[in-house]
Amino acid sequence: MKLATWNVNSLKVRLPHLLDWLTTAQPDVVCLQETKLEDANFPRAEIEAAGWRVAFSGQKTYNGVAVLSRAPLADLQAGIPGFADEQKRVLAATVAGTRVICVYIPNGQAVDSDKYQYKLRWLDALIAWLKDELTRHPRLALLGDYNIAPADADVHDPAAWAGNVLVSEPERQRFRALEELGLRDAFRLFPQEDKSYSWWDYRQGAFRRNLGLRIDHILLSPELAAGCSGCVIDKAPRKLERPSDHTPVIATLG
DNA sequence: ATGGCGCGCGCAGCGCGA
Repeated sequence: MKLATWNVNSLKVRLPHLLDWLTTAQPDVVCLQETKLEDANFPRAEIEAAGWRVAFSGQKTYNGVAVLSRAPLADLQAGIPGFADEQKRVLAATVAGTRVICVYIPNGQAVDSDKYQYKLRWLDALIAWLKDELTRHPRLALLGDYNIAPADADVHDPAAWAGNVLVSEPERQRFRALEELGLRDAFRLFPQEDKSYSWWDYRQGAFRRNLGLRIDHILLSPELAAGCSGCVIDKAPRKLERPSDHTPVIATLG
């Protein structure tokens, strides 16, 4: 089974890329972030016509998450239970006995901003929920745009980024707290090329120059990590006309 | 040189992302 995550930066604009990529990459479950669509406008018919089950939780202009699956989706949960949040950033579903949690973690904007404090509170709520969720679901995967580069190896210029949002120590401490729940960074279970990233700024030819960050992740519970046979970043969609600034990440189970 | 690109909204130019 192939699990994937992709921040599409507007599903309306990226739907043709998504449909092509589903055909070529052949994932079984896909978590999408930044759909930027109200549920009434979600392109359900087009995606179902391609043979997918789909669940979504969206809003106008910002945020928005969705889960696509070849197999039926059960036990849908939008948002973090008990954490009041108008922003549509979480959607969980059970697929073939695996709990799949799609997250669009807040960006934080700047470390001295209210949005950064929101990001840290949000992460604390996520960690508390997952600690509980893991007791019910030993087969659990947390996929999404984390907006955290967990280590300097995930940053093209660590000195320039030092202390900035996405790399700051409090954010990395939360990432480690997720790992301390037993979750494993699927990408780092395997040898990888140096300077592997999942996001590049649209400006200044950043993709061509590989000035990127690795901020999109797949974390796996111990049981899933034990059966994981590979994890790759798929740069192909980033090379197309009008790409998302993020690339898909794919983990293979079994 | 604090913008540079791309998106949504909506019809000009701003907020936001990372």
